Amino acid sequence: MMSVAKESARAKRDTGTLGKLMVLLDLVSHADGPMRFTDILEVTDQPRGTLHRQLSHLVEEGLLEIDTDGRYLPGLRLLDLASRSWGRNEFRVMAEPHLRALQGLTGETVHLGVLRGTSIIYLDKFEGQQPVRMYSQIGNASPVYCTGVGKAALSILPEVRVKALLEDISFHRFTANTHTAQSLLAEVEEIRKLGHAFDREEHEVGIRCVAAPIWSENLSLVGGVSVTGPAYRLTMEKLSQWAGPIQEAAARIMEAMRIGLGPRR
Amino acid sequence: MMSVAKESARAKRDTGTLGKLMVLLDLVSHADGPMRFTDILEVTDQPRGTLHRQLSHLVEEGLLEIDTDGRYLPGLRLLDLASRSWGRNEFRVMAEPHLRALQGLTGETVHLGVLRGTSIIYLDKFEGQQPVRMYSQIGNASPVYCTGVGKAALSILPEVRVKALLEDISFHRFTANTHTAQSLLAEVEEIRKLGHAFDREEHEVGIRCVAAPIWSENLSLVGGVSVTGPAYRLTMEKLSQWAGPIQEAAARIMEAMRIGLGPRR
DNA sequence: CCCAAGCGTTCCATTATGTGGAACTCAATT
DNA sequence: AATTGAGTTCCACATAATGGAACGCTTGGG
Repeated sequence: MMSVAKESARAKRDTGTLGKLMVLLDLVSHADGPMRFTDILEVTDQPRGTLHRQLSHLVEEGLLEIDTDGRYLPGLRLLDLASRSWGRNEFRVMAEPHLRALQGLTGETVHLGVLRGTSIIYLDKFEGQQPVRMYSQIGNASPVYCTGVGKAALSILPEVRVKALLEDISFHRFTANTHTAQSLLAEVEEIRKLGHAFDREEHEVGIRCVAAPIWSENLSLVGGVSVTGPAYRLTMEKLSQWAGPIQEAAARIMEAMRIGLGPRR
Repeated sequence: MMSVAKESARAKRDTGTLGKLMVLLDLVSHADGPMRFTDILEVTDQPRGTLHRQLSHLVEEGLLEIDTDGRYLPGLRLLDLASRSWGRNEFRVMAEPHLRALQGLTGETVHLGVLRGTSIIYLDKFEGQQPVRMYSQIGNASPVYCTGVGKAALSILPEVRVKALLEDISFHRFTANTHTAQSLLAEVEEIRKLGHAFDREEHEVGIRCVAAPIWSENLSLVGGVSVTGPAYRLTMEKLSQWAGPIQEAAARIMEAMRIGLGPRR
């Protein structure tokens, strides 16, 4: 019965029960605040009994929690699991000293990110001591098309993969400078030649950055390192001056991991 | 068939498929390094086909990843999920300024932790600028019985709950000073009177700490704040001097959350 | 060069598990 | 007291997980 006609371009394999639960976990995790049972019910459009049991199981495992008003929140068990994933991440560990050095050199915030799907996940961050602070957190996933690290990462991928990736993205216009599919493709070509990428207030007004790509030879790892800060302090000129040091830091990180030894692309 | 004779004291409710997958996730996350298929197979003692599908589903959802040698690692999706759980945690947010102040006052590392089951999960940490660094990470779960925050938390729970909790613990002797069930119960009684707890190198040789409990009136939240550092710098005398400020910080955090307004216990 | 062993993957009949409609409880409201 | 809304429990049924077996692929002897 129920023949499956629709075949999505990037057919997501079915993970059965787990897949359904992950949808809920994502929903609650990414919500702006605690969600009531009914809130979840109307979004997911499932029978009440089913939803109730699913949530109960997630709570039972500590992946979700219920506050005193009976609303659902992400659970702390996630923190425990994630801290292991983070603590042992080889890329992050190898990069750490170089990130510190870069932070010391520039005095601004340094990020390490890795490409996962159509997002950049930030693996580490070293903040400057300057009073102005930006919202940015380790573990956060940001769209690839409006971050320096994201664009740097794209510049490493072969064009076919970039185009395939763009298919899966819905472009949201965060600022007046945010890229569209066309303009992004053009800039990535540019970045490929330059060896580094700028974020000219494309994600958040008043925030600029420079980034350099980091990749393994077989492209199993693609990411980058960036220096970020407020536009009033980080003129484009200053950013350009830092492009060299950042590319050098990226090179040292790749060397430390003994990857990317071949010539560029 | 297969009648269930054994009824554990604290019967863990069955979470079906999810429960089985979480066992795997825990196993891989808490392992010392990447695990091969066969490693997992012999620990979990499941049919190969079953295990293979379970792992595939976890990988498909990004909860696990496979390295180039085909070994399993915790996945970065966990980081994304956890960062939300952390970023929005009300307790952590309310406590932050007070933790910073305490860090400034003492110059040593300040931790915020919360009781979850028989563990303390560290929600936040502010490091001193001193050169000696300790291994400790946000999100890490440590046993209640050998951390300052853990013992402080226990001192808030009614004795019956403490005893029930001890039932579920298997005491591991980390150092010569690590507590046993008996000595722990006795010290908790002491802490109840004092209002603060010490860790006298009970978890790690050379590391001491002072902690004060934080709790909500209905005990839906039980945790604490601590100041930790190397024994050579933190004499017991110095720790005692800080007990006051730490208890005051804890009081201010509770006030900020409008909890624990009633008299102690 | 061929065989065996180790490791991982796929298949499919069987069975455990999740599903969802409906009935039920408990508060808050009218 | 009746009504509505929110959450929970129940159970016949449908679906997804199970696990034994067979299948590939690589590695290393003999």
